[in-house]
Amino acid sequence: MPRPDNAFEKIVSLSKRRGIIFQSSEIYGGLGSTWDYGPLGVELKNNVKKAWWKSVVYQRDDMEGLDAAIIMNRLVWQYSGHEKTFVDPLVDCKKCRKRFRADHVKGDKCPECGGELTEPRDFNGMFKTYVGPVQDESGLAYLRPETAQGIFTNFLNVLQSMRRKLPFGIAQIGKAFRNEITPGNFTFRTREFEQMEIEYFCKPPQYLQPGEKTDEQLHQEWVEARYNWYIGLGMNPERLKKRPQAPEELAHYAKACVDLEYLFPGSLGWSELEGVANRQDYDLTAHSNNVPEADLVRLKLNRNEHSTEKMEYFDEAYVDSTTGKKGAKYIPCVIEPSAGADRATLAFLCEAYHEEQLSQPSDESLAPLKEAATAALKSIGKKISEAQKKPGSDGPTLEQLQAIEKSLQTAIEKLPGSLLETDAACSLPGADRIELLKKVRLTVGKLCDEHTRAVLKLHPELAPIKVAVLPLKKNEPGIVETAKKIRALLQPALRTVYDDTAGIGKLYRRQDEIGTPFCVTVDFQTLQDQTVTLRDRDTMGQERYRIGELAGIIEKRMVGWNARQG
RNA sequence: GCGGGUGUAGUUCAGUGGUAGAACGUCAGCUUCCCAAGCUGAAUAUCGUGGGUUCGAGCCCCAUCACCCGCUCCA
Repeated sequence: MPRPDNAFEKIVSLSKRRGIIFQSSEIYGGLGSTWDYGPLGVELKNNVKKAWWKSVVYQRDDMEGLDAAIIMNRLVWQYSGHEKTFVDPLVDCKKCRKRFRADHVKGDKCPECGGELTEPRDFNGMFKTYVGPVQDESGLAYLRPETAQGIFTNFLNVLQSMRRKLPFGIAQIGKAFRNEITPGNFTFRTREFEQMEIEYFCKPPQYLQPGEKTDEQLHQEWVEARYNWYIGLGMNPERLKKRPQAPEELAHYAKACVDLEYLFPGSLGWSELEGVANRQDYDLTAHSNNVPEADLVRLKLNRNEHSTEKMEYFDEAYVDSTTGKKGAKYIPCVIEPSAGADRATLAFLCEAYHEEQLSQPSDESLAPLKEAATAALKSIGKKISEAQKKPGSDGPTLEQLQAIEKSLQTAIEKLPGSLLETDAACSLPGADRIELLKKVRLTVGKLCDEHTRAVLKLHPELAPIKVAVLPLKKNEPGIVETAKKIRALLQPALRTVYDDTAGIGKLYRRQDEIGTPFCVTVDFQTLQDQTVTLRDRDTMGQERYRIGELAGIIEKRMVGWNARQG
């Protein structure tokens, strides 16, 4: 039972219970679609961001980092196009589905087809604020709706200060803010979110020299690199796909875009984690002065009246194939791999969530469960025949009833090894409206407490805590003292905790639930020969090592993690 | 934005107008040499919030907020 159907709910409550994610402003009733990362959540998300930065900045020689301001000159958003499409109230025609600015429409009929219009509403509005003490139009500013523009506006700064040649890229992690219409699905869509964005600058096709990669090749390489990043951190390839956008989905300036989608549990299903877009020279041109008319027309841009710069690159290597003339000046093209840090964190959390049955209940403790299940199945059978006679009446649909009946029946037959399947059958859609099933759920829930574990099989690089040092007995001073020493010994290199507030079994379960990959247990033998056991989270297997070699062994296992998953 | 559902302890849930409960979790002590054992004790809820009906409201009514599901919309 790697991932139950109701995994999403379970992850939400686990997150709360274990300090991963809390609802924001909870004591005041919360605020729609805003969430806080708790002590373990911040470690997890930081690890996701660190892994990304390492992969796209440190492990390549063609990338630089950046951290631009959230509040920027308003003109940035005017020329990026966001002010026009993000801020003004818009109305939609219900008939021809065209969209207009509310202040451009006279009356309440569609100017094109005369159809009925919706009420004016803010689409994806940017958050407004005022810079300076006086709240008037002159101080109006926006919280950035994307981090990308901070990269574009710094293109020349980075180019010059870091002495870069095309192709190269700039990476940035930071908060962005959007007044979405329909937030929801836990941390998947929120008004305040964190992006991990790259703008990768490359030569327009007409300036390529023999042997150089085209924008299309580079785009493809980025899609692969980003896909492999997720897989390398433990994502199942069956739940991650590359989805090229259809031509009609693309923004008018985009040449291509491939979404990386993850199969979330529950109703969220296949949803976007990241988009890798080929944006051509649109963005840098938009922020440039003195752009030739032909380019403005080609990109459907207005002339930039405010920028002091032209976002140009001088290409020394260029040789004109007909004239032999060397050198060229042009505005580079852009490949944009744009990922969500919160979405990635949520996806890794979903991917990691597992439930396992570790032991089997006795026949007598199963008896009440079987009894309750028999009664429930009888009741479901009755409801099914009622639903067949009288379709469309209240309660679960016929399909839901049949699905529940089938799952419950097969689960019961496979007992005692199928506690989790039985539990899952009781949480299928519609199940909460079958009275007798509640008793089954209660009974099986109790058995699950005793015989199953929840475990986050996070990649060790992402795990909030890498090692837990546990004393086998807490009332043996020698053991406790040694365990505390080991924690201090490992902590400098690996996030390590000490815990002695329960029996060893419960201590292991706690660490399983938060995804700690390694547990070091100090026992009586330790006092004799300075060896401890090292427990593996996923296999629950244990091996004995000398204290001095622990750090090296754990390091080696972390590095070898990917091979082992293979 | 529209429709439906839910909101009671940290979590999952019971409680159909008359003294707020259970299980798990948490904490303290005892016990225990390896996978949620046991024993003893403890803390934890102005029943999402605000108003109303009533002698009396967790329960009925209204409003509001949040979350979930389904549409709609969106990068």
